[in-house]
Amino acid sequence: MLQTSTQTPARNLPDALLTWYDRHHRDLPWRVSPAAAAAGKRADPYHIWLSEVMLQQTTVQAVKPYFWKFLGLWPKVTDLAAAPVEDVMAAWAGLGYYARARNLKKCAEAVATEHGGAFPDTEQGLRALPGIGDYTSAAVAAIAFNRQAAVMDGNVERVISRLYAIDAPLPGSKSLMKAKVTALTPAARPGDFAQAMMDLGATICTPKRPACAICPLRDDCLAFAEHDPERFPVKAAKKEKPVRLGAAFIAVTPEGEILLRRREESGLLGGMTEVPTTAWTSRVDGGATAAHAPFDADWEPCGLVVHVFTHFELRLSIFRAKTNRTDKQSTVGWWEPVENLERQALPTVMKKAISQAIPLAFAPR
DNA sequence: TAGGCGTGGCG
DNA sequence: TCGCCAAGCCT
Repeated sequence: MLQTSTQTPARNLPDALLTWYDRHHRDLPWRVSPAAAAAGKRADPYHIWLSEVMLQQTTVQAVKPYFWKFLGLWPKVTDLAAAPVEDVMAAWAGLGYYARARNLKKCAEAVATEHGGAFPDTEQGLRALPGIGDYTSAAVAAIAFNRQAAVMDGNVERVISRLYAIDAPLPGSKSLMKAKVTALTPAARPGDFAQAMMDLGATICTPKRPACAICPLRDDCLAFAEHDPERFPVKAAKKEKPVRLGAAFIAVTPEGEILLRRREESGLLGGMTEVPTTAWTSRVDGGATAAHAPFDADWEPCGLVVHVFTHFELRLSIFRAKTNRTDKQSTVGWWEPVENLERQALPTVMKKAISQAIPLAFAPR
């Protein structure tokens, strides 16, 4: 059947999006471009999985250097499986959400020992692995294995909520949105479709001031028709962030070593390295003093460090003392030369605390 | 199911 | 300056 030139070509929404993606996709280190994919190039499941875990609640810009570092240290998933967990934590330091690193290591071990070194190639098989939830299992299945899996992350939620003008607030409306994504996901190129939805959300359908004028889905979008796309997605009201107080103690020997210790395996900053601190409490009497130090020394106050976590704000009073090594102190943790601090699994809040006491601790050498 | 769990960039 | 929030997972 012929169409006259005045008719709009028959074109469904997934096709419109994929056509846009072919032309405007982002080039990312872990990604196979649509042209290369058409020529038969396949994404490496290890690369896709590693990038997806790093990208959980984390920006592309923050992930890129870590992605390269991990591939350099551990080129194959079996290399990562064989690595000491301390090395993995140290390499992850600064990226946040450290349970991801612990689960990354566990997942690599499971792939190596239970799956012969090859990732499961189905959504269900991937979903059973540590640190892989609804999003990541669908993403790896679609992108690395071309499975028709419905991928929904924060970007997709925004695009879908606008396309259909969904008024119900997140996270309650998630199942409704997931059903919409499932209905849209094509049998052909499901991985490109997922990446296209996310690219659209990241570059066009942005939280603020979306670029509707150049959006390939504009004609299908109810939020655009209503002239207020920023109204979506509707989200439940947030709770206020409490403040917690504490003190951190930086002990320095004449040899230039500082006292470090390891945090418990689970919970906040689990398995990461820290300087000795008091408990972080919600008391507001400002009671943090040298009396709470891990041992007696000539502690001098040297300022305050404020660090904002996801669910509370921490105000750490910093104390510093010159001291000599004794056996008693060594039961607290271990003494580490300052020039080795860069190799430790120190979360950002601890780097801030140490820098407050020793301004050049993390200076380039 | 709702809360715990990091960090850095951006408007 | 500061609130928002980014390719979520686990319990």
